[in-house]
Amino acid sequence: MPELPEVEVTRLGLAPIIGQKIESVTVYQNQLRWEIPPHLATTLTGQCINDIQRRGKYLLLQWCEHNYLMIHLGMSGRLRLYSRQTVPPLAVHDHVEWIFEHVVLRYNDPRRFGAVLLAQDPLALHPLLKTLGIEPLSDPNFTGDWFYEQLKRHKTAIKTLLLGGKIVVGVGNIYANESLFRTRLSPFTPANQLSYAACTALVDEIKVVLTEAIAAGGSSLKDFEHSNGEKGWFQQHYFVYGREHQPCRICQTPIHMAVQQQRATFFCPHCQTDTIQPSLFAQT
DNA sequence: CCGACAACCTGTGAGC
DNA sequence: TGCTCACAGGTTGTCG
Repeated sequence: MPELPEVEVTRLGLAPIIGQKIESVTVYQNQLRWEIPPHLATTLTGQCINDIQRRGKYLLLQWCEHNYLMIHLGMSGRLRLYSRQTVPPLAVHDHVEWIFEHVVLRYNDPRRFGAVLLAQDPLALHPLLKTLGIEPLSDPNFTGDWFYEQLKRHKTAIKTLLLGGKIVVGVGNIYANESLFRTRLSPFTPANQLSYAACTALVDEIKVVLTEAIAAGGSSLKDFEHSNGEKGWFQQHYFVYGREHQPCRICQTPIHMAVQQQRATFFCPHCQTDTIQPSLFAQT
């Protein structure tokens, strides 16, 4: 379920547990990306969740001062919240369950690429967090100026760099494809060849795409539907993602698909070239 | 340090 | 109907 918007929507949805005491914790499957700490249940039982933060795609549930329950959804993880009066039977791939005073929280993850760990302050020094790039929506330093300076040091294709998360976090495969299309940038352009103008435009589009997706409820899920059964933002607003062979919504040219770093890249060969929008690229 | 690649694991859909 | 294969939202670790 995992690009930044989905994680942020999950974070917002967990608000009901803030202030509630954890009555019990059960781990049904401890083999996730990393083994769940054996003392997770005894450590958390009786504690109260004070706050829920997000760093990149990591959720940080603060209990006690300076202590956190760190959750990553990986490729297929989900957190579901139930009223204690209406808890359904345990489902396949429900790996962890937290029973609060009034609600029950379950972590479900078919592919088990996610993680449930414990962390302490200072979070910035945590091994999994210290290498993360800048926050695209909340860090005021994420500007065209800053981005341009960062990209100068890398000759990797811009799409690969976006996905890497070392420069900017939260931009997964879907939103990397979409933000590059909206900026009319080829995903294959070496990062250090992006002009200042292109960097500024890309920063703006990343912010817009992520913000729109959060507002739409974080719908980059194949199975996402609104409660009324209508298809979500996923199907209706994607310009390129998953649209190989279908006409570009701007110029009708069939969308192409290629593979970069073992990930599918979708692009319009007409709109996303440096010959169409030369002003967006550096002279060299 | 940078960049390319394999790996982790299960479900789903396409093709035969 | 049932089998096999390719592919899927992410990130780390290893190697050159």
